[in-house]
Amino acid sequence: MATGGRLPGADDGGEDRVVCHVDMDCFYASCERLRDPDLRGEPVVVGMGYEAGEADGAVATASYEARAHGVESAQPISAALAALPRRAGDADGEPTGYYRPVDLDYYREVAAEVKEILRECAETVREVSIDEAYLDATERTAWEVVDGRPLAAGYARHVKERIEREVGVPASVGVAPNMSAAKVASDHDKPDGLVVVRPGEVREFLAPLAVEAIHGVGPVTARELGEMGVETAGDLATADPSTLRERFGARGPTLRARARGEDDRPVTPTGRPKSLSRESAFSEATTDTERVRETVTGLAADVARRAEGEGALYRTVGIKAVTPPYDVNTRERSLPGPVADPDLVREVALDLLAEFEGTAVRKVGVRVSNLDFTAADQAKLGGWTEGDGDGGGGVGNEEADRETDLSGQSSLTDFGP
DNA sequence: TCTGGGGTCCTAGGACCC
DNA sequence: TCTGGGGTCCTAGGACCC
Repeated sequence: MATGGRLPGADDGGEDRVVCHVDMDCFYASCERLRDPDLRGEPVVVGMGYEAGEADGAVATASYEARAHGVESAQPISAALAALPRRAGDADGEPTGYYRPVDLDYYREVAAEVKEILRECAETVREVSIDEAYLDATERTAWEVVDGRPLAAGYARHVKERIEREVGVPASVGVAPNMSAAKVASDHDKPDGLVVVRPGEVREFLAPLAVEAIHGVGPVTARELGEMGVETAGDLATADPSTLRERFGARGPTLRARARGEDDRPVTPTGRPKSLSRESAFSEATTDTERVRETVTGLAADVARRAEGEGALYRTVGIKAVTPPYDVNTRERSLPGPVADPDLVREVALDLLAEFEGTAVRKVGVRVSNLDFTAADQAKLGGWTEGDGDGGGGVGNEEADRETDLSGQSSLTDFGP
């Protein structure tokens, strides 16, 4: 373990890491406020599939002011409007809010500024989503208490304040000796939270919280645990491991460990995606085969274009068809080898879709998986040039090498993430 | 809660191989 | 020939996360 970047006296024996979880508060709404300061302090609703002045779509993010009026994430915009009418001109009388359509490109610009700061603050940064990241700050700070507080607390405050000062959006930050606890800590005092959980205190910090607070416990698991009489993280921490394994498989013991404050997953940098997908819902279920096929055709083209943009080859093409009331059906087909072929994505997707012809569908999706970034990696290393005189055919040649195990073995398999 | 879009990981059965 | 055990891949579904 290198100790070069650590503060004097930071040696804690190498046992306790300092893991920081940074979670941007209602990020999309905060971004909208960043470019339109009139929205500060006001209820803001950001809708996807929503266009200015209309009522279609669903709530992507609502500011805390909007939530106070009953607006919830994933709610239809029509329902949000019923709870909180759109602001029109002078806002006297009933409470009203600002509605904005999602502008992902802009949010990504803001997120890039935040992530730049995070990368300056820690050696290892794992970006979980556009608005969330884990930092391993073990090399930058320590749990040592100075002037009555852990150095790690000052470090976390520094990170949080840099984001607010330099980018202008609020964040909640949690610090703890592992990822799971740091996540719960950042959630604990949102928005604008800063929660520090020291190594010896994780279990008692978690104990009184509802099981849902543990990352990985969703509604289904929470209900099943409830039936077993397990309601708090403290209950889960002492539940019988073999019973948990029987009911929940491998997840059982994992969740129990997290409830006990144990999580030895290292913070690893964000890797390559495992799949790419696009999906689209119809305003109501439809049996119009042509319409569904057109939608899938468009989604297939989008997915193929994104894969190309990421330098990803794919070996599996799949579709999703959601049928009423809300049955999720998936079908997929693997190809002999990785390809980058938009026509093939469309053909396979439409072929898989044929099974649902005549069935009402409310949503469809297209996905590529079994991704292969070898070509992109090689290109970054200067590109391969050996005998690749036939343009796009190079991809196929590489595949042939791998399939037949003739020559590609080391060069094509040793470049894992 | 009557449900948007983009992901991850796990499970389980069957095929196929040795 | 009706019998092992182990491993990997493929597919479909489910739970969860943001």
